[in-house]
Amino acid sequence: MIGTMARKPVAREAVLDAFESLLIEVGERAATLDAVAGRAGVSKGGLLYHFPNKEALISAVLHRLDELAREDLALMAAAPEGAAVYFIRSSLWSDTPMDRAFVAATRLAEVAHEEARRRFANIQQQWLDLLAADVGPDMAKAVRYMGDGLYFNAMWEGGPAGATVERRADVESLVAAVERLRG
Amino acid sequence: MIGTMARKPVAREAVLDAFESLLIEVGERAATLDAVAGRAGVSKGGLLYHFPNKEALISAVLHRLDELAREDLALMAAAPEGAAVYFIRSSLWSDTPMDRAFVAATRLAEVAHEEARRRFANIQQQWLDLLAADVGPDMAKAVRYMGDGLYFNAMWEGGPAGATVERRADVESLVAAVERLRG
DNA sequence: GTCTATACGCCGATAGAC
DNA sequence: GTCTATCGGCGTATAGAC
Repeated sequence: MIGTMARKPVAREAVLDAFESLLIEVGERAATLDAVAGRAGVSKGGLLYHFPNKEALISAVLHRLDELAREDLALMAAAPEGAAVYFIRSSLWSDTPMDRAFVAATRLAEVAHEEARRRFANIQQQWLDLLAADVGPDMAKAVRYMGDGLYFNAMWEGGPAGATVERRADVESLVAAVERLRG
Repeated sequence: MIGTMARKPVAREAVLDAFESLLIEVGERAATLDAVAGRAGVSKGGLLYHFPNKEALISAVLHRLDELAREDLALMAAAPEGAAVYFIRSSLWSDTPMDRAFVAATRLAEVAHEEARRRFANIQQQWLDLLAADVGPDMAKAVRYMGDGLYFNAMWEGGPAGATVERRADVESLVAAVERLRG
């Protein structure tokens, strides 16, 4: 029967997107229920119908991250250029759904949210495993730390818009470094 | 005349240390004036005598960082093992005064505190300059990102106590990678 | 499903006693 | 220099109308 499948309410998705955007742009502290409701175009009461409290909102963001990370890990494992080069290139913040979910979760980890930190460590471990299969366990660490450094630095420049040209050149420097380490 | 030089009040220093510790341990949001006063063993009113508002507290932390960073940059420039190796080794969070000031400032940068981000970018640029003089401008980026990645990851494990043994091994992996990049 | 109104606590900051 | 008392504002959450 057409139309009987559970469609997610639009408002709910809008709220979640708004929360994600605000986490990215202004951090967890300023991503208040008021601000989220305002950006999503609903009232605070409306927001709290879909997400009974702020924790529920956070859980939804982390759940979204898990799904996107699973897809991304599959792509990384199958990348023809190798996991290491794929990883470095994807560490350039390009505003994909995965990037957005990742950075949003980072904001939560920053304020010592335990569950966010757990999910994070989990994903990073899986990255490391794929890198180790590509360049060996020792150099895998070097590659992962390079990617992490790239990512975290980009986050502080106000998003993908900030210093894109310079950072793109940095990525090529890192790819070159990876090639040298591999050889 | 002995005793006429301005000695910093002990309480003031205790408050500043407490603020720094709480920033490191629980992040900016939970480092409230109440929490800081409690940890420092003074009342909120007592705290606000030394620092008229929270911004003053933040400024003091950033000022402390600048002084310690200046000293550290001098050591890095003169390091016999070379700036790159010195940099990687010092990126292991070892709870020095410099490390503490740095991580505390990071917490402020995380919540989009503009002045904190400026100081940060400034210090990182100086690191990069020293690295470039050691290993060339291109590889300097790779080294700096490795150090950054190491640092940021360590920050999420609740401080220098977390996973120290494993991380120490990581540092040696990175140093090995640097040596290969240099050669 | 979405709104308004409101309760309640916590945070930053002021006033003023000691 | 350090304290207590207190205020205004904001953030989360609840109650209940529509």
